[in-house]
Order: sequence, then C-alpha cells, then structure tokens
Amino acid sequence: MEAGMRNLFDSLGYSLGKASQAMAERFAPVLEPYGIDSRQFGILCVIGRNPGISQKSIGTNMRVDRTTMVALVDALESLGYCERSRSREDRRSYAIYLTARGKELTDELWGAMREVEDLTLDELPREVQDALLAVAATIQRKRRT
Amino acid sequence: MEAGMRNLFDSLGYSLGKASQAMAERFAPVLEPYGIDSRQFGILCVIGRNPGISQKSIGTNMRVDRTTMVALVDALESLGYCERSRSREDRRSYAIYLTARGKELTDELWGAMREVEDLTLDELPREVQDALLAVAATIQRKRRT
DNA sequence: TATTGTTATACTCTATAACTATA
DNA sequence: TATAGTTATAGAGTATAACAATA
Repeated sequence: MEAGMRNLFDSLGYSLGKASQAMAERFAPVLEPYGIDSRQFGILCVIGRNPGISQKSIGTNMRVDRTTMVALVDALESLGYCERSRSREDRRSYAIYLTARGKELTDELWGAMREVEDLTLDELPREVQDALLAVAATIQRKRRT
Repeated sequence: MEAGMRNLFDSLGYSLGKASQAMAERFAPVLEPYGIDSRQFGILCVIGRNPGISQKSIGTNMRVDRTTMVALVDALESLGYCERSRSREDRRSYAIYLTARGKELTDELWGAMREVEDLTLDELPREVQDALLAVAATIQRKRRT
C-alpha cells in the first residue's frame, strides 16, 4: 500500500456513520409532518417504556443536556404526545407519561421506521454493505474465542 | 406488544448511530494531539487517494459545504499536512496534495483507527452488537434472493 | 448543601450572500 | 454567464451560569 492511499470505505467507523446518516435522512421526512425529529421520537420511545420517568433521566439515558431537554419536551407536550405531572416522590421533578395519542403515534412511526430501515439497507453503497458484513464477522469471531 | 412500549435497541438506525458515535468518541482523543478532527482525517484520506483534487470535489465527496471547506483545509495546510497549488487546467481552483508529513500521519492514524475500531466493537453494549449482527443477516438474506 | 427544572446568554458550527478571479 | 475559492454575517443548536423550588 502506497503511503497515504487510504480508502475511507475500508473504515468501519466511516461506514457505520454513512449507514446511520442514510437512515436518519430517510426517516426525517417521515417524522416532519408530526412536528418532531428523530431525537424526539427517541424520547417518546423512552417515555413509553418508562412511564413516569423524569426529564433528567431521559436526558441521562439519551445523552441530552437537561437544559436542552426543556424545549424538546415542551414541543412534545404542546403537540399532545406527552404530559408532565409533578412527581409525588420528589416534587422537584416531573413524572412524564405518553398520552393516548403519543402511544398511537409511537406505534405508527415504529412501523414506518421499520420500512425505512429495510429500504435504506437496500440503498446503501455496496462498499458500506460490505463493511457492515465485516463488522458482524468480527463480532462473531470475537464471541467464538 | 403494549401500545407505545418500544425499545430503541430494537431499532437498526439507533444501534448504528450508537456504534458510530462510540467509534467517533474513542477516535477523537487520538486525533486531538495532531490538531485535527475526524472529518479532517477523512479529508486527508480523500486527498491521499486523489492527489491534485480540488476543495470543491472534496466537499462534494464528503458532503461538506465549500465555505466550510476553507477553514478545514486552512488548518490542515498550516499544520503542514497538505499543500494548495493553483491547478494548471483551471486556475480558479486549487490542486491539493498531501505533504510527506501528511502521508506519514495518514498512515499512522490509520493504524490507530484500526485499533480503535477493534476495541470499540468489544465495548459496544450487547444489544447494539446484536443489532449489528441483525443488520448483516438482513443484508445477506437480501443478496441471496 | 445538592438537585430538578427553567431562563437568559454566550459559544460553536454551518450555511447564505456578496465579492474576486478565472472560465 | 457560470464556477472555485474567499469573507462576513446571520441562523440554528448547544452548553454555561444563575435562579426558584424542593430535597
């Protein structure tokens, strides 16, 4: 290999990033009509699995700063997807729940996400697909030893 | 499945993002002493494989706006990793080349990146590893049919 | 004294508009 | 007239500091 002649497609990190980016870009227009982005969809999923969770805990779980959480949850609440109520155990924090509409939307979007994932895998450049296969092969090899 | 109870780890997109993020975060401190970030490392790789490439072409290749390219290449040049010279065919654009030091650094960092990739795959949460295996299985199934 | 949520503010990053030089 | 590179600037997104309420 001649000095400096490195092909980014041979990098697992680069290929993982490309695949991740491709899915995000295909999913974004699906979410857009509902007024949310992929991070907010993630928040809905976390609330759904953890009814009564606090903003702080969601942020810790998703690596989102607590000051950033405020506006994200504000929007979800004003759109009618979740509700804040003061926690009984610790009245500094909120207990957050999905509304019926929020549960409905989460399920609907989850199905749409599955379709996006399936389509996106098809559309990935061959080199990226190959890199993902290499990632899996490495994981399996590590587990066998 | 109860309404709204969706586990993000069951999302391929989420897991791909987590894996990508984990690699980026582990690679960043390796690059930091050299004054560059992962995107600039990518630029070095692209220049290395395409000696004489223009800023515009690099940007198109890596989805980076041309106005954003300026500062990125400025830094790489002032650090002595690449050089701009006016293109002979089209004197509006630059022909960009890696310096000897730039080639050296690219090779060195490429090796470090391989180690990071290997270590990071080990450290990924089990659920993320499983999702990556599922991605590979889906790709292989699609190819067989 | 520490923590949750909040607001205001400063900072970073990126893209838009306008310019120069070449084509 | 269009394009590569550049600069200045505005915009979006995020984190820091400070405050109120509660622990």
